[in-house]
Amino acid sequence: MYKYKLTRKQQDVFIFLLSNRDLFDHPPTLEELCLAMGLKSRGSLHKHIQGLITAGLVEAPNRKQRGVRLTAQALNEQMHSEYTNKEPLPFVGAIAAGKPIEALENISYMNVPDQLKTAKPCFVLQVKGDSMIDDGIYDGDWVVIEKRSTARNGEIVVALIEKTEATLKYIEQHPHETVLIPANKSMHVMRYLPEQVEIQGVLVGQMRTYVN
Amino acid sequence: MYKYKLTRKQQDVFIFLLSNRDLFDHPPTLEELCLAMGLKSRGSLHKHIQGLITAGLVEAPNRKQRGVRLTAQALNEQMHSEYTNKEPLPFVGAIAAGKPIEALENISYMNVPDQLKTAKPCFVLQVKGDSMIDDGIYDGDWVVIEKRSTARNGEIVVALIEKTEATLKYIEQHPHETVLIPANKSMHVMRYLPEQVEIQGVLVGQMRTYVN
DNA sequence: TTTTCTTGTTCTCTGTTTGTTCTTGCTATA
DNA sequence: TATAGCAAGAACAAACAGAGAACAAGAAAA
Repeated sequence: MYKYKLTRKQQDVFIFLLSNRDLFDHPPTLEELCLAMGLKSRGSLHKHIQGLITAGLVEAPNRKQRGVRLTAQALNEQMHSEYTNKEPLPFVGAIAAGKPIEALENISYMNVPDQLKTAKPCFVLQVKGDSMIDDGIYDGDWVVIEKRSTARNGEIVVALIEKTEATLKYIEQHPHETVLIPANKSMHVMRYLPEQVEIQGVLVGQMRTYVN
Repeated sequence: MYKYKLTRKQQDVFIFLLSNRDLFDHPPTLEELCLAMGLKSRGSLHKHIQGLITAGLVEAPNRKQRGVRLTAQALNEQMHSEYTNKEPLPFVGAIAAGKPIEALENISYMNVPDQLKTAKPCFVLQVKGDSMIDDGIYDGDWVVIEKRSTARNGEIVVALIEKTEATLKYIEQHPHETVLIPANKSMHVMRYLPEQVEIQGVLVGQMRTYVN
């Protein structure tokens, strides 16, 4: 947190923005921020925001965008500093092996960077096959999966089909149908009854090595 | 730690700064440090801080009122001593920004799994642009780069062109020509004289987050 | 449309904080 | 004795922080 040469007040504002991000439904205006931080002058706050902009932590409002919004970089740092979760994730094996994932043995562990995981329990799989190749997920890549049993439409999930085959696909859930969509032009969309598909987790990260 | 000729008191101050880093929510001012260390004069402390600055352990606050900050180097050595095994890699910023990579500041660190790095020094960059999209390296991905100045033909390198623009491409080196090849059908191969292209490192890993 | 309001921006003014420099004096060690 | 390290305090210029006024460009309302 000390790596930016921010003023003390600039740091205060920045931390306030980070920690009270969900307090506002829209990016807060200077006025709202003043109120929330106990300032009386927009002009004063404006100077601090300018400092954050030059530090690359706040997006510059180019006359159109209203409100103070944090940069992607700033949010990235947030994850980095907030979660010093240094515990390695379990590497549970390969996917698309025609087996439920839990059945695998010899679990090893992988030291996954915070940026690629979430606060909830995660695990690592190695991808077999090309079902997501058009999305830049290749055979042999590792994927970080957040363990959960539900997903929103459009998310990439690890789905267990008929309790036998595990696969990595986009999911679309409708009342009477669950559709699994590969990211591969040469592969077909697969349609199932909802009870045939069990969600084991949602994709949150991907890794690849170029060594060897 | 012993390669700098610090006086006894300078060491005290340095160790205090390292171990009580979480004690302050801002970088401490001289006044605050005096209070925390039981001194009564800023002037006295100032001399010790000056010693730490010339030793490269504290950032020079040239007249700015932004508190006493340890340098990245100091923090880095701290990490070295704590975790001799898994040291995080420096995240030095984004590539394809039209700047040599060394010029970037605000270095943070990323906890990269061993599988994505080599035994030699590595660093992390964030990819900007689509020059490697056909190889599954997308805009916003992180790449792990092994720091070296030579490469074999066919490797993916971080190349600095004309000392101004850094880019991620396949490289082919011939006696009188160096060719940089993007993995993007809509982009062109670029041909240079060997002396125009400087290799900064070789791709050894890639990571992507699907969170947000 | 026209009018009013909101929001970001710039400016001046004021007071406080902070890094820096100097001087003085004390203590320990070679 | 000479030298270096350390502490204390005074004094100063620059940086910082806040308030408020005024203005312009969009947004919202009439």
